[in-house]
Amino acid sequence: MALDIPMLCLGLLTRGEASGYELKKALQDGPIGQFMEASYGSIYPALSRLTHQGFATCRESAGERGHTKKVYAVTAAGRAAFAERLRTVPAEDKLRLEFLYFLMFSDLLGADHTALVIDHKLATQKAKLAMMRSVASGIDPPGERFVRGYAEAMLSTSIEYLEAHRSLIETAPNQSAASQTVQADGVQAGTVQARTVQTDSVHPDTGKKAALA
Amino acid sequence: MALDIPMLCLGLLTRGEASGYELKKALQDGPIGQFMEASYGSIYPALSRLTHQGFATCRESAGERGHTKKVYAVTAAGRAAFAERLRTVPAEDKLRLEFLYFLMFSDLLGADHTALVIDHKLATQKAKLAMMRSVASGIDPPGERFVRGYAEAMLSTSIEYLEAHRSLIETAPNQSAASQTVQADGVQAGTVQARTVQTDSVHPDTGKKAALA
DNA sequence: GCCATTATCTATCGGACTGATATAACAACG
DNA sequence: CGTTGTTATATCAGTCCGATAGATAATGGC
Repeated sequence: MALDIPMLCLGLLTRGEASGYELKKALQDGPIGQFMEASYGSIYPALSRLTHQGFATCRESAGERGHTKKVYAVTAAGRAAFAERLRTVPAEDKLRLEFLYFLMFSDLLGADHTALVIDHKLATQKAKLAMMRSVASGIDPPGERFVRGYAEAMLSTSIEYLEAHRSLIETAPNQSAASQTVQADGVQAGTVQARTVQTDSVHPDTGKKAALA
Repeated sequence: MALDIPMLCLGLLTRGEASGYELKKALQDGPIGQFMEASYGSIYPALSRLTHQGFATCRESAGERGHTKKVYAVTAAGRAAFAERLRTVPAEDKLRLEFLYFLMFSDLLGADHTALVIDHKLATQKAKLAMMRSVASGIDPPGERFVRGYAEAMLSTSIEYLEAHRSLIETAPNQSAASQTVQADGVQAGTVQARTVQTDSVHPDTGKKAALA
């Protein structure tokens, strides 16, 4: 794997020491979480592995609420290892946008539920956008400013698109999803049978595999 | 899980019968693959599970090259189960954009490698955009047209942003990444120590947890 | 004053999923 | 006539997620 969870943590530690809990919170609530994630179940083992490898050191410290926490800091070897990994080509984007898959089937969803799905997506994306803007500061490195700008551009485009085109899949007149489904099986049984999932229609034009990435 | 691989396959089968290999190819090369993925290691078990559950039927057929393939088709129960799942709220977007993480550390990357990373990203995204446009057809359902439009808007924005702002992280004058790294550890040891990964700076302003999503 | 909720903090584990690999048959290329 | 590429199914080690557990203490409601 090009950049696994240990390396992700190592990079974050480069910006300053932190505990496992703090790393998770930074990913969950901060801008980086918009495009990188990790669970406790991988962060804690990663930190202990990094320590055993000599890429990080661990120090006990008093937590904010009378609790002891383990604060990790990157070592010289850790910085070198991270820089080494950065010298490779990043892996392909990996995304899983369930709401888009849902909207693909807007005809099965019904106008009501389609609207609900879009409303929900708009609400969370507007919240994310607000968060992104609230943490803006003039003092952070150019790389972070660039990345934040990218994320804001993507969020803005998403919101604009959803608001501008939602009517295309909400206005369609349709019966309840349930009755339509039952009926559909009978009707389509003969009609759709001939059609296959379009694997073929992809590469005749572009030449095989041109699309991949 | 809201929409696991079996349900993903079931939805695809709704559009027409297919073999495991064809489903994989459709995801790999087609527009849906832009936001949903699945490996052979999950597709084949999924199809056999769906069949045992009565959500799909399996039929042997002559493959294009004298090979026998197993063609799966959705049943009435399968359609109902899929429609049922669609009636829930889709899970949050899950994305892993390694190239953004790399660019966050453009100061460690060096201008050359930063440029290489951006060039690579631009090339694959332009290829994807071209693919998206090549498969456009007037006859597909509104949901699919909507989703394709969304994907095109996002890709266009990404390409435009990268081209418009890449100079911000490519022009910075810097020594080789290696020498900077070694040096950095010595220099920053005392300076950065005080600073923590910004978990705190997130919610003082917005109120806690406003950002999540 | 008391109890439910929430936040901080570390840790583990079942199960899902990926990525790589094995196998096999045939086409096309040079 | 070997090598590479495509079609096709299948398995498996290892990674990672999501849920859960357990402990402490501040907050807030009533």
